Amino acid sequence: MFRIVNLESSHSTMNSTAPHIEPERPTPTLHELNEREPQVLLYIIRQHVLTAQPIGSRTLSKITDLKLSSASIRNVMADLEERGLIGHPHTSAGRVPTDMGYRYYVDSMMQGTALSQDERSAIDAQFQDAMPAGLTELLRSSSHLLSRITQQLAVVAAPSLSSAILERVELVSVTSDKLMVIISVRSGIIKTIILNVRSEVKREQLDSIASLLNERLAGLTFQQIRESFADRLRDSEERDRDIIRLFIDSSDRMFAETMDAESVCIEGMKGITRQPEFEDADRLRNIIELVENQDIIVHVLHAVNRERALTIRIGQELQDSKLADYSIIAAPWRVGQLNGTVSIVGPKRMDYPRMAAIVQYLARMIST
Amino acid sequence: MFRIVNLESSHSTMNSTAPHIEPERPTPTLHELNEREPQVLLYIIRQHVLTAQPIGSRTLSKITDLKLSSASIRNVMADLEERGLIGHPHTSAGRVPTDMGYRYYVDSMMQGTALSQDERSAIDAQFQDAMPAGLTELLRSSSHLLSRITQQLAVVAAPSLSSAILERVELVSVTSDKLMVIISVRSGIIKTIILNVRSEVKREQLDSIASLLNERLAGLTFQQIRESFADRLRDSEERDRDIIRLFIDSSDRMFAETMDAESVCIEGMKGITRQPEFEDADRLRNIIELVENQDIIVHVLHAVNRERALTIRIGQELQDSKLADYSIIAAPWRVGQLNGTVSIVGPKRMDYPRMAAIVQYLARMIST
DNA sequence: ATTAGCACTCCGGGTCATCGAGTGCTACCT
DNA sequence: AGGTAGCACTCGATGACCCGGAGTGCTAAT
Repeated sequence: MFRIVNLESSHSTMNSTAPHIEPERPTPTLHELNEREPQVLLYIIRQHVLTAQPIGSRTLSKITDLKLSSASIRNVMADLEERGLIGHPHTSAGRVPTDMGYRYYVDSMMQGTALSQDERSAIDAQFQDAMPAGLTELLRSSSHLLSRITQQLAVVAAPSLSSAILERVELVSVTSDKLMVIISVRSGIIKTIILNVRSEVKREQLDSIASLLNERLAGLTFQQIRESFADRLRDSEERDRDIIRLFIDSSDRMFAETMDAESVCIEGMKGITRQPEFEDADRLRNIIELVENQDIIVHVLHAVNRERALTIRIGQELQDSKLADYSIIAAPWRVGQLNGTVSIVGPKRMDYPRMAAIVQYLARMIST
Repeated sequence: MFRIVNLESSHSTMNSTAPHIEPERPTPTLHELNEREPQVLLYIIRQHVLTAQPIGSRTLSKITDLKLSSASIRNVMADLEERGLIGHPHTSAGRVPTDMGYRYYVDSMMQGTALSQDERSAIDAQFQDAMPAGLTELLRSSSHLLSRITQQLAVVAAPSLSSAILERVELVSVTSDKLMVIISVRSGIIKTIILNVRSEVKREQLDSIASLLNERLAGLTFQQIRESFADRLRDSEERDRDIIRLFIDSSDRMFAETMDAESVCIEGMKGITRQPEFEDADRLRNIIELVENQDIIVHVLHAVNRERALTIRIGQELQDSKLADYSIIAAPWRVGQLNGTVSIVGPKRMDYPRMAAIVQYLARMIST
């Protein structure tokens, strides 16, 4: 066992069981590394996260309590580099973790971390205030909060409605040629849609259609409704014929997967640009593009979203050249039948344990 | 009279009537300048807008058809500088228009410009497609379009509802504890609000309250309603007492100035950062802040908005240090009782005539 | 009034030397 | 045999320096 000095964050243990078998494999498992290698890797990552700079053997030997000379550390480093866990930007620079290095760290060395009391209570406080408002408000303020405490880009995806369950439909005629459809979902979300009608529909007729819709559709998921909308209303009364037609034509819009407003909300550009990696104008432009052109992130989140658990994707793993320098941490939340994702996007050099804990905790809080 | 060669945009005349009176004034009027000064100023501005670089006397004497040597031009330049219309970044650099220079140009030398046929039809085309959707959609797509064709930041402010006229109110109970208020405004906008109630309200009761509200409030402006809401409902029936109370408490929210969603929509960061002034990382950070922290721009727009006409504000005139390097061009639009603003924000070095024409034209198109 | 000429200023880019941090290797120590 | 000291080497960052070009301001000549 060892302790860490000169590195303030001390939450994290290491499982370093060692007998090393089969030395040649692209992705080394823990067992292929000797006892010292993971330790050095860990120090490199920690220090690099802190300083944003390549770490040399000398500084490492001074900073750690491994009681090793810089020369020995250089040897270990050479091994780590051979395994692809670290690299150097140029010949005479210090070492920097590679994507694989971070991946190894996240998989094998990062134990769950408790949030500091401060952070926990900061989040709790926010939730006290924001609670009264609706879900969408809650999500918006969550992303605000998240970006502020992590200093990363916070991305909160609006709930997907595919497995939402319809509670009730109401129809209201708002003007002579506009009809409002109010769709309420089983855990409190309300969605409204305007339909254009040819001529004003009488209230009695609306009521009868509404009760017909409720009778046939209530309790079904949006997906089911979309698939069988026309079938379920086939035998409607003659006099409502053309209105029913209108509903059938608009059903995809009414029961679409996503909410009407923007389906995602990205915040925190200001904060993230304070990080040292964004001294460079090109990186800034890069971020600007990511934020303005939300599709890139949305697309990735969609892929990540399938695993219904805390997920970390690092650099190239994101499969997108524009995101190659970033990592994302995403966690799912679920309120009733609704589920969405809360996540952060930031430079690969991030404090994974802390960030993961924050994202996770926030996701749990939303799910209440 | 003179013609311009070597400068492609040729739309613009100049009124150069000359007898100069009272030479000492902070803001020189046209008459204080001799015949040649405005010409040179014009060339400097044109060329600077084109190249983004300081303009020297030599290049100017070659480019223009003024038939003047560089030395003569230097003399004119010295005069212009004395008047505060141009300046140099450092001793041996060319000249750059100052805020006052641009102002003078905009006020006295810039004649209204016709849009090129291409641009006009590009805008028209967009409007053909976007029309069917609602007003908010229209605004959103307008800002998209505007940012694309101007390559500046496009800012479209949502309509202010202060002079909106209430058409009708509808009340619907969506769940047992939630009540939806649907407020429709005289020219097609619909706003919805959710109120939390203690226990479900019966439909008959809702209907009677709704008709009471309509009776008392329809036809009034939002402002009037806000001011006298409580008064107008003072003598309501006893059994509705607590619900009316709820309405009175929520009236400010229901009849607020702004729409519920974001009250402004800023787009085009990607485009504007292509401009040469944004090579610099600090300028990029500046833009990021402006976009993320919308208040700055909103605040300025609010001030500009009061003049109900095309308005151009340049640099310091915007009275905000964060905007000191930018100009904004704003034009009001009006649909029925609703009015809002469409505008662009960009570096002071912009093609004012063209930009003004585009903004103006777009505002007119929206007002239909 | 215009212009040619000239001295001067300043920026930007290139070269060069230097410094410091870091590596990789070898030889040496225990 | 693992650890370490030492050393040569590499590379980037920094700063000094120079030089050319673009531009100005002034003066004197046209």
